[in-house]
Amino acid sequence: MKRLLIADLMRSEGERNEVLLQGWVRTRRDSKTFFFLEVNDGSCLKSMQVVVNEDAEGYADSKGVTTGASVSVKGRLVRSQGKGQMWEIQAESLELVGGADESFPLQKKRHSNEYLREIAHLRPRTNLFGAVFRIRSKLAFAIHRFFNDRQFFYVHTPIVTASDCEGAGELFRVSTLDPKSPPLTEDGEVDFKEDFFGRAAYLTVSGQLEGETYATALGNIYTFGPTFRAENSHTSRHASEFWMIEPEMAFCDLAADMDLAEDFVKSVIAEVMETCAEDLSLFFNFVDKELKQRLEFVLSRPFQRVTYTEAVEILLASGKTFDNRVEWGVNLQSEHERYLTEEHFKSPVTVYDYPKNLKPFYMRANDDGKTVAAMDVLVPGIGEIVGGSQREERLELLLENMKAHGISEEDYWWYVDLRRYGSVPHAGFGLGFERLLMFITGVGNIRDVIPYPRVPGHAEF
RNA sequence: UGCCCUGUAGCUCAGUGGUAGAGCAGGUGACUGUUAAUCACUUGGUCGUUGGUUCGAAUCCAACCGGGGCAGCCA
Repeated sequence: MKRLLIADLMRSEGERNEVLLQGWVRTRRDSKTFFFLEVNDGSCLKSMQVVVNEDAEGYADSKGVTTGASVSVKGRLVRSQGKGQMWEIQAESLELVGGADESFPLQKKRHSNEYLREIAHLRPRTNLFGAVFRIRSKLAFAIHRFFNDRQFFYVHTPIVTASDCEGAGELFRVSTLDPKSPPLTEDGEVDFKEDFFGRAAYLTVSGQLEGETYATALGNIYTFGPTFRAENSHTSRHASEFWMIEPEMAFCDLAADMDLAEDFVKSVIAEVMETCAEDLSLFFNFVDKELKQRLEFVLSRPFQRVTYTEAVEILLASGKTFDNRVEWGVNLQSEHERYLTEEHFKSPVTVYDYPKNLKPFYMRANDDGKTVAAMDVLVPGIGEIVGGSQREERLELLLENMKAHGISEEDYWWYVDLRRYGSVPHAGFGLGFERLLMFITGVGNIRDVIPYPRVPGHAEF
């Protein structure tokens, strides 16, 4: 008999015999001569009610069938006599596969997310985390579909890298040197020439620079993989290991880049709303009452687009007093971003043309001499979700910028080469996968949308 | 890295200077097509740790260790 999934059984059109259900017991309700089991197999939010009568095989030894145990049930799928579910399984036989004693930590009640983080290996067995991680999977798939449909190629940029994509944050070093007695140079410094890769190596903070090399060959590409930042950040929106999506397009300017970012965000949200309707309903009902409305609103309206200069003017004209002073030439702070998305526009906002001095060396200089062709997409509740730019494709200007930022030309010779041979205008952006998932689910902490989150001081499991 | 909050039963929390509590979970029993089942009974605690103040500390103070939030850095 082949195992059937609850997701499929729930869509049955009629009763059926010879059903094999295998999963984990969520709860058990006993009567004198029979009992009910709520069995979840992870295939969907819903659990299947199983009715075990005293004549079912295995009824006598069913004492160990308790919350958390795994079971294998053979029986018939029948219309339920009770309210609350259309289908249930009338067990013909029940087998305890793996028991769970009274120390099983998940109870038939709500647990705090903080507690569940301590048992991250068991939390996917809860409704909330099961839903988060099914949606995470569907969202990843939607992202690949989005790019594939538009003829972007998926490029696997390296995880171990020697370049640091200046401006993207602190790096984790990758080394096999003995920390107790590393080889030293004549100056007494650690000699990384002796290290595994013959040079200093790090975990990537961005695949962008390598992505540009493939965009200027294959046309439109994207990367989608893990990135690592050794920043000592303690917020609900930062993790040391997270996944990032980075499209890069040749023959593309900032306007088209912003169009793509908006199209991307809307398309994948729309797909998830369609394919994960049941799981999303849990977030709509129990996590954030305004979530549904917010997502529908995002889909139905164009993102607001303002230049950095206009954004500053809006903030100055708001009459609000901010903790951080608003002034042209300084970064927009969280409170400013929040005002723009949550109060002024009440929708996602794309801010572009940022002051040159705030941004890294690779962004393209605008003609005004003061700004660069950079853009950020800000969303209510989360802040920055996308950061992108048109890249500087003019050799002289790029070299000038590198000098100004103290970046050595020798280290980036290959990156500069793109401007020497067949240089083209090109643009791209980076989007935090987890932040998008937070926005879609309304989950407020990045540690609850990554299976095993890594943040400063924590790498359990 | 800075600022703030917090730590009491397996979980969620009350107790704010005078002999440790509730709900849920767990256990036992009853009962019923139940569904966060219900009803009765019941087990369960070095009050994060160490030190201090006090006749007396879960309660006040300090340090340390956990957990959380906000800000900066960014995605």
